[in-house]
Amino acid sequence: MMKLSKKTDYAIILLCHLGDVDAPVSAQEIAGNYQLPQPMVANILKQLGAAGLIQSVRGQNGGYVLARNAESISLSDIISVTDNPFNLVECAHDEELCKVHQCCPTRQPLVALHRSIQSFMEDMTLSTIISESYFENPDAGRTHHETAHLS
Amino acid sequence: MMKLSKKTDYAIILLCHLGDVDAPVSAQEIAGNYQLPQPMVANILKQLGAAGLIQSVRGQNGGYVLARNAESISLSDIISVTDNPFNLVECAHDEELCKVHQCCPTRQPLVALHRSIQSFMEDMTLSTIISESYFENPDAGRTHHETAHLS
DNA sequence: TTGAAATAGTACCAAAACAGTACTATATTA
DNA sequence: TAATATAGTACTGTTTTGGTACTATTTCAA
Repeated sequence: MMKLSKKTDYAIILLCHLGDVDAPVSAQEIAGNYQLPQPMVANILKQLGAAGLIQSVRGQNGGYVLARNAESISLSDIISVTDNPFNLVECAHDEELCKVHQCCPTRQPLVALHRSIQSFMEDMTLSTIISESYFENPDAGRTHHETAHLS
Repeated sequence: MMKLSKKTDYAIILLCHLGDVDAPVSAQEIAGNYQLPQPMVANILKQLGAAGLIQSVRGQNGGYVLARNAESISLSDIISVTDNPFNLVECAHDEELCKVHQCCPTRQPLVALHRSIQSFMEDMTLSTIISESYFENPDAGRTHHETAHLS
């Protein structure tokens, strides 16, 4: 429970990479670079493209680039694409869903937790993630990365 | 992803109830009271008992009472029992798991998110939950509740 | 002009997690 | 001693997750 899905995990890695490069990068290139399953990477990139976070360039020498600058892409945006919008509890978004019934004892505090996480994820932008990763891992820039397999 | 499990949802409701009452309450009583599936409730109570959050009284007129006061039971404690300890990312608890590899770009910011959620859940005690639920729902104290079915 | 290398869009599948049930044993009390 | 509890654990069906595969389309370059 409350674990980040691999899809989201991978998506963050992919976007970090795109945020570091200007020319279009292909799915194969990224998959090879981070030792991630190529078909998964391709699918996630398609999804991110469909959602408008990245832009695709088709044809040979094609690939993907960020569709907007890294400051304007939040962790919340990413998770919304790869895992549906964050919803710790169902009634967090739709207050009516709860108001109709007599309210259960758990709603108030759980919605508070939900909002706290939500706002954290909105404040955490891709550019923050990238710069923090540089801080911890100044060895970036090399062509081959190993990833800590999350989730 | 990142949704509270029904088990945790129910556990919070059960504990809120026990926190409001002094005499032992049986699984059947709570299940009927909140319209929750009796076997699930029974299982969750067993688990909470085994974990030491509540104390059981066996035999006729038996049931469960809180094992410690509501101030000392945190949301984090509850989730640890019903969903294993919270772990947004695997490397959050075991730093070695990541240090061994060259660090991936996502670790630092995700661990920050993890810690933020974790500390929120540690500060949120059962007594807070109970008092907040009273605030929103002053009609408590009646014998029958409807719950907003979360998850 | 044609073949290689991309993305686009889906559909599919196996394994794990979740939600819920069931059964046997033991304890307590009226 | 029967009724009503908990204790422990095993089982099952459904959903989600992680990952693959296939067909179509676009683009570039030899």
